[in-house]
Amino acid sequence: MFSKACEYGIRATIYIATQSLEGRRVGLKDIAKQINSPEAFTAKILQQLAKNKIIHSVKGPTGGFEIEEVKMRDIRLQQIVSAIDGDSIYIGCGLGLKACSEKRPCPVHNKFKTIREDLRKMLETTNIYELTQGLYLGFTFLKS
Amino acid sequence: MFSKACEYGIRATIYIATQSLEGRRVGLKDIAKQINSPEAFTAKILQQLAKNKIIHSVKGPTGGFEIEEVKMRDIRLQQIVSAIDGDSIYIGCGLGLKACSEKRPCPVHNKFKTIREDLRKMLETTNIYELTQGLYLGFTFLKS
DNA sequence: AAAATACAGGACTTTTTTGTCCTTTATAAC
DNA sequence: GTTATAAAGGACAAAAAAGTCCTGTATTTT
Repeated sequence: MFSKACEYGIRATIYIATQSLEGRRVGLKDIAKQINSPEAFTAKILQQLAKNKIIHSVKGPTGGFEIEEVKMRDIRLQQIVSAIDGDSIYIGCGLGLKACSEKRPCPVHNKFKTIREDLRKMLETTNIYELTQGLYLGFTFLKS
Repeated sequence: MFSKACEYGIRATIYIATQSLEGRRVGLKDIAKQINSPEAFTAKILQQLAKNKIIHSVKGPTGGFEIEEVKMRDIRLQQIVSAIDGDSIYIGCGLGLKACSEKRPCPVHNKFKTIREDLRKMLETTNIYELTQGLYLGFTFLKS
């Protein structure tokens, strides 16, 4: 569904958010360890997320990554996915046809329509804050 | 969503089915032209589909690919997707976690649940025959 | 100011996916 | 039986995705 980069990106963002809620800024090493991702590759993805203003990065000693609590409620899954994978997952044609549209649909267009639409809505309405809550309460997990 | 190979595979299968309904067995060249796909690569995919008994291939002059009309109504999109991409799209975790399950869910597990379930159902219930009908009537398209 | 820390960024490697080409094998037509 | 045709299959090439490594830069601490 999503690329590996995007999966790591979502996992990292959620982890950073949970830690920011506790007042902790977190470093790359900690993040990679906590979400079970390759460190150097994760660094690239965090860079991308920082450029897209999804997370905030601070250089130097005591530096690391963080997300303001106010922003957590505004940042949607869609923004992360869009920044890393683009929007073809919830916008593009199921059979990869560029010319596929409502007026000129591919054979599976209508079959995929509601699914893609539901996916788009979910990604656009889910914010990072709500995803931290289950983790905080120990109901959900980011590892393995 | 799907790999390029899978997209071509679905498109090819639908095209072959429409032609089989007209009593025409179709060759690789024709298929690749009609679905706008790279010929040699398409050959590999057709080979895979034939091995998986999704399409039937005939060698030699007047040979080509075909699907029995009876089988068209039994073959589901799921079988094509499964044969080419595996079932991780509608089975696996949205964040790529192997250990993600109902008892130990990832933070997006429940958000993705109905979407993945709807996708699975759609793929399992959609047969090839019904996908040929729009094409036959000129309501749907496989090209570009 | 110097040293240490931690992210940014560029160059590079590996693996997977996508795609090609050429030889072999089966079969239909003559 | 010979020839022509079309799929099967193996080896290879290109491109994209995944992942690493090293140097530079900002910032904090001493």
